[in-house]
Amino acid sequence: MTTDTESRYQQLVARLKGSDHRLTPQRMALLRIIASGEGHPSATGLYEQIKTQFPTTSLATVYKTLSLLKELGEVLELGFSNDDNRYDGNRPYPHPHLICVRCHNIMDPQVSLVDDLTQEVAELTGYQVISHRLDFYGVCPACRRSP
Amino acid sequence: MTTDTESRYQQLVARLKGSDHRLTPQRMALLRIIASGEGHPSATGLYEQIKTQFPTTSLATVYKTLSLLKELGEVLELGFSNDDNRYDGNRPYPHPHLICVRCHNIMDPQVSLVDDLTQEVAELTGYQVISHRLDFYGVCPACRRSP
DNA sequence: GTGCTTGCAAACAGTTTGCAGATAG
DNA sequence: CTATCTGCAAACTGTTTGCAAGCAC
Repeated sequence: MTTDTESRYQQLVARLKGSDHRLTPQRMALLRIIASGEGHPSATGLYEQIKTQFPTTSLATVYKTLSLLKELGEVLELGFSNDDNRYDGNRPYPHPHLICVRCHNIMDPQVSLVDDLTQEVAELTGYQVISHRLDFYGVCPACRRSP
Repeated sequence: MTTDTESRYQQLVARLKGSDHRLTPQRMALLRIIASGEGHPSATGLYEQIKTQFPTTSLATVYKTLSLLKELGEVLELGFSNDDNRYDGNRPYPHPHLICVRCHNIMDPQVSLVDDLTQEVAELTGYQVISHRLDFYGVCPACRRSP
C-alpha cells in the first residue's frame, strides 16, 4: 500500500468514526480498495474483491456502504444508464473521465479549462452551477495499435 | 409548426425512407414531436403525447423507433442511471446540457470552449476522441427566486 | 403478397429495500 | 447491552425482447 493509499484509508476511517458509523471488517475492506485509487471499480468489482477476504460478504452491503460514502461526500459515483456504475473514492469531486469504447478502461485526464467552462455557463445562463459531469469517449493508444 | 420544425421533420422522413424503413403513423407522430425540438422528452413523455393521437400506441414502439433513430444518428440519447433517458432529435450531436436539480428542466447552454477541451484531451492522452458528454447541474433562475 | 412493424407481455439488469439475526462499540 | 450493520431474498424501474397479428409498400 502506498503512502497516499494509506493516508486516504486513514482519512476515510476517521470520516466514518467521526460521523458515528461503525467500522466493520466489510467496510474496512471496501475502504482499503477505494483508497488505493486503482481504476474505477463497479459495485460488483468491489464485491468480488472483498469476497476473497470475506467470502460471506453480500453485494447489498457493498451498495449500502457506497451509498453511505456518497452521502458523506467521500465517493464520486459515475452513473451509466447502459453499464454498471463506477466509483472513485480517491477523487470524490467532479472531474473529467476518458473512457475507451473498446476496452472500457477509464482514466482521469488532466484538463485545464473545466473551471472556465463552469464559469462561462453560470454567467451566460444565470444558473447557480453546483456540479458537472464530463466524459470523453474514445479509443486508447493500446487499442488503436491492436485492432 | 415553425419552419425549422417542418424542415427537420421532412429531413427525418427522408432519412427513414432513404434507409428503407417504413413510415407508419406512430413513427410520423414521434418524428413530429422530436423535430419540434421542444425540451428533452423522455420515452414515456413521448409515449404520452403520441397516445393522444394514437391511443393504441405502445411504449415498446416508442423505444424501438428511438433506437432506430439512434442508429441512423438522428437522435441524441442522454442516458441517466437514476432517471429515465432523455432524447434530442433536433441536435443529434454531442453538446452541453444544463440541468436544474430543482425543477429538472434541461436546457442547452452555448459554450464556446468545448472543442478546445476535446483537442486538449486528445493531445494529452493519445486517445482518438470520438464523442463526449457534458452535463452541468445547478439551480435555474426561476427556482432560485422561489425556494 | 411480403416482410417490416406494432402491441402485448414477459424478460432483463442493476440497484434498492425489508427484515431477522449478528455484532461493534 | 443495544442500536447499527449484515446477508438474504424479494421488490423496483427503465429498457429490451419474442412473438403473433397488422399493415406499409
